[in-house]
Amino acid sequence: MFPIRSKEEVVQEFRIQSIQDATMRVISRKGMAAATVQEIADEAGVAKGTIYLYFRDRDELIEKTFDGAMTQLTDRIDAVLDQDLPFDEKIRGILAAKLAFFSENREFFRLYLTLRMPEGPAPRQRRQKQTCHPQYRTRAEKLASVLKQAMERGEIREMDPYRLALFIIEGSTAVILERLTEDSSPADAADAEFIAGIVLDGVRKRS
Amino acid sequence: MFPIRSKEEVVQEFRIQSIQDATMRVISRKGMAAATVQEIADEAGVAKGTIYLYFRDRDELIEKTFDGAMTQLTDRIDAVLDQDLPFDEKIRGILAAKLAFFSENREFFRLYLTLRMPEGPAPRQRRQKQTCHPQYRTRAEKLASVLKQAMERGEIREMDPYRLALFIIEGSTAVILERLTEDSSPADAADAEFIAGIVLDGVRKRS
DNA sequence: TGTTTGACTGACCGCCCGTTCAGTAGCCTG
DNA sequence: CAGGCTACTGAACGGGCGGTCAGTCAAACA
Repeated sequence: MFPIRSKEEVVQEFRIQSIQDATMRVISRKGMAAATVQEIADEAGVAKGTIYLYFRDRDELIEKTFDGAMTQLTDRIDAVLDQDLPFDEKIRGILAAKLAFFSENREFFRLYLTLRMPEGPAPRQRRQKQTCHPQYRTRAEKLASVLKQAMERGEIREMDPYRLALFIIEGSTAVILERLTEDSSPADAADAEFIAGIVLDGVRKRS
Repeated sequence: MFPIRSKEEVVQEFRIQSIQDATMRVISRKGMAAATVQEIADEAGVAKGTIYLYFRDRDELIEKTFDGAMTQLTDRIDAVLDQDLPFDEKIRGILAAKLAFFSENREFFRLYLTLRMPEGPAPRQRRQKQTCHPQYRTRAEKLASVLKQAMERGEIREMDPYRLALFIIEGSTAVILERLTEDSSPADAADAEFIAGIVLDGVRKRS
């Protein structure tokens, strides 16, 4: 079979990937605001100008980098949702997928913390949306719909599913943050079970 | 009784308060990064230079503003913790206090979202702490200790109390964010009950 | 081997924003 | 009312960073 991509395209894709990887490393180290284009270029081993051959400006670089990683996360979670599992297992699966993803992509976590929410890259644009990043919101809505179905089936109590989804997502993000900053042991199934336990059964002692 | 503060001190305190209030309003409107000293000065109705009579630099202005509001929040929560209440009521009380506080101090919420966490104002300083803001951490630890006591008394299941505390705090923050951005109705006891319900009893149907 | 091409470079530009400080105006004091 | 003192002002400064573009050079080509 013919190679689908020409040599040039492969090289180009490699460049783009290196630059995006460098972007994540620098942001992970310095934080979003302190990450300069110069330092990203150095980290990627290219000149500053090169970055502007592949990205319109700093904003586009960061947005594309973020979207790329977010899509991977979304795909993994969707893979769980597409399976035909009982409600409990879906929740466990989603949590496990998220934990595993951030465990493997620590560099991305900082960027995720900064961009999922309103505050975000507002400075440059006119009017920022009051809402969060599209992919974040979509994810919350998907989780909300799983919760809603469970409510309709009578498996869980009736309550606002979207708020419950946000509660679960942000609560688990906090646990991941703690996990990632405290030590280097990978977040494993035990953490997913910890969070699932709180949500599914609460903390009250079974009597 | 003599006035404890001289007239000058009162005037000075008033200035400081106006500037800090303006700071919160501007950050609430534009976000941390886009909030310039000039705009804060305009909002407060003083010249840019005046701000530097009361604060060393922009960092100190923001830090003092943040700390002031954080202390109020901390005090309210401590007031709940100091009461001799059953575990359930303490949790409910803490959540209600937090909800009420942010409902009354919407302007502060953006600042809170930005500064409680690592990312924070790192750019300027050499090595930022890997941990969160001191008052945030203290609050998490206090909640953790309440949870720990409840575990020791056998009221709730055994698990890592600090992580559970973080889960509750961030989960509830997410719900508050949703509440504050979606409409203008004040977050009331129903929201506190919503969150308390998830934590205390989980979402599973009682059977 | 001479020529062309375009990916890559990095010095430079201009803007923005935090910070400064000489100047001003209002107020107390004698 | 003169003189000085202090709180306040805002134009100007300087540093930093995103973005540009004239120049370089290695590879492809003839």
